[in-house]
Amino acid sequence: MRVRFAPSPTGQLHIGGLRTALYNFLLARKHGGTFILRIEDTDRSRFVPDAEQDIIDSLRWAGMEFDEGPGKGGVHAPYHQSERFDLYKSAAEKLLADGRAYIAFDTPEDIDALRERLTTKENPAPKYDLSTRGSMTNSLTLSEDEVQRRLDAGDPHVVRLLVPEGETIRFHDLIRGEVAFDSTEVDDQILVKSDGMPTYHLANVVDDHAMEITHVIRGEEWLSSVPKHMLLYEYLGHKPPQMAHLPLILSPAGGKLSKRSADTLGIPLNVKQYREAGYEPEALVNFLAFLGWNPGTEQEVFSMEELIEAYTVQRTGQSGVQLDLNKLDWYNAQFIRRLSAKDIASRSRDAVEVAVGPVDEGKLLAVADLMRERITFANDLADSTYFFRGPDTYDETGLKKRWKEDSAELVGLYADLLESNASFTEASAEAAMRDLAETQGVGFAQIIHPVRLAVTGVTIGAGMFETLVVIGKEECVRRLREAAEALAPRPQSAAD
RNA sequence: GCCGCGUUCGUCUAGGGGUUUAGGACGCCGCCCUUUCACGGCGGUAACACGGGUUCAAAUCCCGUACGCGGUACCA
Repeated sequence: MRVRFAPSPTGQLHIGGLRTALYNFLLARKHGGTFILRIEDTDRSRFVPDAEQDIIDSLRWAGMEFDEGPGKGGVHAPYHQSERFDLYKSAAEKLLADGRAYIAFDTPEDIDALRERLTTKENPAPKYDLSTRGSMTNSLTLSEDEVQRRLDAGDPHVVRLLVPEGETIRFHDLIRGEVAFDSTEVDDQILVKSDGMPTYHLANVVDDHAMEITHVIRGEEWLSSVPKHMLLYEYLGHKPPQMAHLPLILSPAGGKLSKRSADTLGIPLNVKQYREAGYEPEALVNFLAFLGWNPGTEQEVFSMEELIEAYTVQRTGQSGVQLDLNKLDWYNAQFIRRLSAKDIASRSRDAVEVAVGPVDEGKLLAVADLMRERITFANDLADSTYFFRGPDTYDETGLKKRWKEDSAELVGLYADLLESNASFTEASAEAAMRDLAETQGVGFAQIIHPVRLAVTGVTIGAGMFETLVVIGKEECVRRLREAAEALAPRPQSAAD
């Protein structure tokens, strides 16, 4: 089994592309096959220099190492279509020689004119096909001499596929079953552009055969092109690979997921954006795998190894799927919990240091351990700045609700108790507070909430005593006293 | 317009003639746990697009309609 991911380097890899790559990768790994990366750079006008590196980086980040491709080589190198020109040229020559393709001299303006002439309400998109080719300037309508003369003169020209009339083209799609098209509906696809480069259709068919691709898994946007490809396989004398056309990823609003719609909705589109937003690659992979596929069991969280084990093309859905970032976030939280404190620390360090400056590794590790189950992103650790420095302000709503007349005094007393607490463990810190509640004759809650506010500035967080221990005794005592001072009730007259 | 592909809770989906009072997950709501917020546990909300047919029986098969998506480029 040999499969390929064949993106065009026209921009950053988007998540739809990553999902296509993933399904190819899973299938290859599951069957001990080969996963190939092929760069389809035949459109020079849309070429983006950094795109290829972004594709490679994104695949690597996601944990999908390819077996053959740019920078890696392989038995069918090179893997850039721009370097495989001769292959397409000889394929086009064979097609021409066999009468399966023809040369057309029509300029883009000629074709525009054709469209303009024929466009009606009933036919808004006229085609260059068997109904119109006879009225155009091509080797079907020109004499042999005239064609040769123009060729010798260097007239710009393209090569078009000579699509037969009235043939039913059938093929089996692994996801959709039997699909049939009438060849009359197919246009005379340009195979070689006037700059000499092949179009996707020719290059793709030639390369899939040359690289011995056995399974083509790609987006549904290609389904309508399959008849052209089947014709090319037949005319070139090649056996077509197995086909599987994936449902498209739709925007959360239901429409198509375009750059524009993504911007409007404020959702990331490119893999790089997800990466920068702090998503874990394992989470994105798991999420993407389930966007249009499911294992048929109730297991939701899968490692790459488990996905490889469970994946089958047949269990892929057939209808478009909407992106649900809520679920992605949930997956991310799932993977964060499975990470070691060390991994969380290393993934959050930059964000934390941006927020509070240089932090001690041991401290960060302790914070990661304590907060693991309450965060969605590793970077969320940066929100709890109180682990690393005292609060600048105290949460107002919390103060209103929890800070009473006697709070400053109780917090001060608790500071004294902690200061003389030699061991300062979670247990001793808690015991001290319970003793204080008893000797002062107040409820436990009357102390713990003000203490939390005094030490962290907020009302939410991990267990109080675990938090105190992570922050450290001296610092806790200092913050408690500072809060007791700042928030002490003052006589009305002395105020202001 | 034409061609192709689709259509089960808001979303991702299971289910492919009787096993279904249509199952799971995310989200949302409630309860429990609890010093708070989470986590976790328990419970709840919520779907077979519509119309015909086939059949003893249809979410499941067939036809039609509606709607959505894709294609209809010298882009991929």
